[in-house]
Amino acid sequence: MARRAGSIGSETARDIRAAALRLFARHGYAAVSMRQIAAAVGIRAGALYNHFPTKQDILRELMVGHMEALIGAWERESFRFVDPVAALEGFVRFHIRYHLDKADAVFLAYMELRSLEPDNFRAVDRLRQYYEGCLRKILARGSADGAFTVADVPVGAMAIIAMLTGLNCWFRAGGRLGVDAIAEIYVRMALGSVGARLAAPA
Amino acid sequence: MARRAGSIGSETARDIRAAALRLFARHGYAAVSMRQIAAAVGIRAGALYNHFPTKQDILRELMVGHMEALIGAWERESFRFVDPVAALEGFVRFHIRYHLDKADAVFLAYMELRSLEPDNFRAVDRLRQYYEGCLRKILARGSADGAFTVADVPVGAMAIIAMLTGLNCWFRAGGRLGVDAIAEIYVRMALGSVGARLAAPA
Amino acid sequence: MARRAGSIGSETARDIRAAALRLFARHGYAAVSMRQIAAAVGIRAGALYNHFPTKQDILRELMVGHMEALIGAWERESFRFVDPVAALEGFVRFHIRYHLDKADAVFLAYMELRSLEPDNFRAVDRLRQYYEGCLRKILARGSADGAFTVADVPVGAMAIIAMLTGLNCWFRAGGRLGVDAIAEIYVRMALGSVGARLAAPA
Amino acid sequence: MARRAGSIGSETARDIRAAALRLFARHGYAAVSMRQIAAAVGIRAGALYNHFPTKQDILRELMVGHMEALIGAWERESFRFVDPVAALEGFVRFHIRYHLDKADAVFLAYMELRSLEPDNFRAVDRLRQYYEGCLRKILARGSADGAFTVADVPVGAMAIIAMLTGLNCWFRAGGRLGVDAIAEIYVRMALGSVGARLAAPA
DNA sequence: AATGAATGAGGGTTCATTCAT
DNA sequence: TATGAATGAACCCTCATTCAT
Repeated sequence: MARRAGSIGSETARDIRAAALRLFARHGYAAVSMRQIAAAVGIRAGALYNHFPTKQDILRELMVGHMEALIGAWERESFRFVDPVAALEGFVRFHIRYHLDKADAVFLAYMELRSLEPDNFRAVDRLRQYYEGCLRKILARGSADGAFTVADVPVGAMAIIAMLTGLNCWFRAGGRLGVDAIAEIYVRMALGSVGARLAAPA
Repeated sequence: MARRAGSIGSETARDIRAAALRLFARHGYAAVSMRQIAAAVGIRAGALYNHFPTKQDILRELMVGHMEALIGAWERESFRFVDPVAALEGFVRFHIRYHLDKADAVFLAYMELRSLEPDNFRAVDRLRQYYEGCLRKILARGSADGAFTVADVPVGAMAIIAMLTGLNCWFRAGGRLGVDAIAEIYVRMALGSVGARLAAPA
Repeated sequence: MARRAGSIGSETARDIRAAALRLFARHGYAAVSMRQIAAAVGIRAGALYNHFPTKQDILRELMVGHMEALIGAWERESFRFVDPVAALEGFVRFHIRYHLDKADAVFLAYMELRSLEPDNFRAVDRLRQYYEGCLRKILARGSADGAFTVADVPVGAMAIIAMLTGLNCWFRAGGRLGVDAIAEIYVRMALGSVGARLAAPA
Repeated sequence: MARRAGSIGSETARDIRAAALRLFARHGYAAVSMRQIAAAVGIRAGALYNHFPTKQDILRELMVGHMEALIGAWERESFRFVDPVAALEGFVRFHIRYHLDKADAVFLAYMELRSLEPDNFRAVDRLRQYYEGCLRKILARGSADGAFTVADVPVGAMAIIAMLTGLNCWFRAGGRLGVDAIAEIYVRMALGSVGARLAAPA
């Protein structure tokens, strides 16, 4: 009936985020109830509202948080790549690694855009476009210096991102191929799709 | 209070399918109520049950119907392609054209697998795998005769299908590029991704 | 689980109105739950929504309906009174009789104005002002022809209406005095309060 | 997280009383939450329970406190009136002045009797009857010495009190008439209602 | 084949209250 | 004395579904 000994708000909030992420990714935002989230955390539904004002706010926080983390992570990596071919290779490996690592968040970010209320949608969409812009910049640079043959940079970027992200739909850890092997395959396919190929290791 | 003048059962069922498809695709299965579907058709919720035993049955029928139609359509086309390169090109053009044509059904088929009850999921999944098998066969043939350089046929097939299907997420008729122009771009990218390229038109 | 044999919508709606009126009047709008109303009618809470879109709509309908009925009833009576003294006497008797007859609706109309959402409040308030206007007209006429001594017609009308309506707070049928006896007392007090008195019966 | 700098228990309790009074009067007891009260005071809901054991206790304290203060104030005035006409005039002026001064408490005392639990109701009701008895005594005295013509003293007392208290429903400071002007009107009406009139000022 | 009235479960959210801190 | 995290009950309302009509 009251605070349980040892309960700490920030930890509960973290647990709620984690439980909601997992459940939303598996069953979809609309199909998950606040009671289910609470049960996964080990509290009652009402207590969720000490940490998040509404269910929609949980979703927003998860999606915005994911996109910001994704962009931040890429920006910490991208500075290393000058050569467009290396940059595309780096982007593919980064994207696959990150997306398999945070499979639930990625899945959510692609599947539940429609569950966001207009304002939240705009915020997330802006971030998503920014991330896609990172790939477009690489393609544009490679296109300009002749490394890539890209008929259309925006279309090419969407095609490659879709190809990579599709991984999340079927990849399961412990399957026939490991992450590295799969990343290798995708690097070759992505480079091939823009008319380039991996530089032979020196 | 009874049958509406001029109503014919099969027409109502068709209207229900169409309305449900549209609504499920836009808002998600879980987020659409039987009342919404009924309202879109112009009847009351109770009348839906004269045509479909449950909401889940509407979903199943839509998804199975879509996959069967998709496979049927491809099989009517595929016999024409002997050469793997031509076959891949044909597959890409077919998939894009079909998917943009039936955008809602495609979207549903990819998004709502998780909303299917186990039996229905298995039925739809079997069909989906069959369709993916069609592309795998092309890649395998091209790989065998040296036309393609594919590190892993199943992975390659998934990558290409994801790339193509991703189109549905962002393509809007009337945009900067038409369907044919986009298909052209994707043909080149898909071929490139497996180390091939369009044969110069004779 | 479905419609019960013999259930008729209009009858259920009437029962809901009656039950809600009784409960709102006794416990207050905010303190009455939809489940309580449903239980009083003998149905489940969800079924209420086949008849009224929201709880607020029940309240609005009760209050608007009451005010319209009240005004309608007075207008069917008032034409009979030419003489202001007789009109005031008629008004007092009418108001008391009507208010004791429909004690719950009257109580609601005076107590739950604050529970109405803005639009609904305006609608009810307009009707209430119209009714008060009926008494103001009587006072004004009597004031003009010297029958009454009224320092301020609007204030006088409010004072008399409050006096009469206050009856509802304490009058209980079967008490020491019957309705007619009480009406007689109030007629004298109301007339006295505007400096008039009952004409001696001829 | 603990006592706020400079906070003094009795001040907080007073603030709570004031905030609850205001909110209860405006929205009704049932429609006001402990969180709203706490927010109005600038503390959290839990802290209210350091000052009042339950929400009901706040209401009881407000209502009992108001009735006791009202009775105390009248008793400090009433001794001055020997003559019944002057006493009734004094009562009217006192009641109006006091009620407009403490409009929220008065409103609460008349509106929320039904929100009191049985024991608390009895306590408040006893006080209310005592206060009404003060007016009854005046009417009885005036009736006995021929100053008033009252058909029924208890009914007359209720009628006059309702008339006066009704003021609270519509009077707004700053309106067309000031408190004194209105009190003047009500004095005349109240005296008239019992067949008396203001003595001409000597 | 359609309606309209019902159910029982459950939705998101708020409530008064408790209690470790 | 105040906070913030929790409870369990209840809130209004919507759900898929049923069935008399």
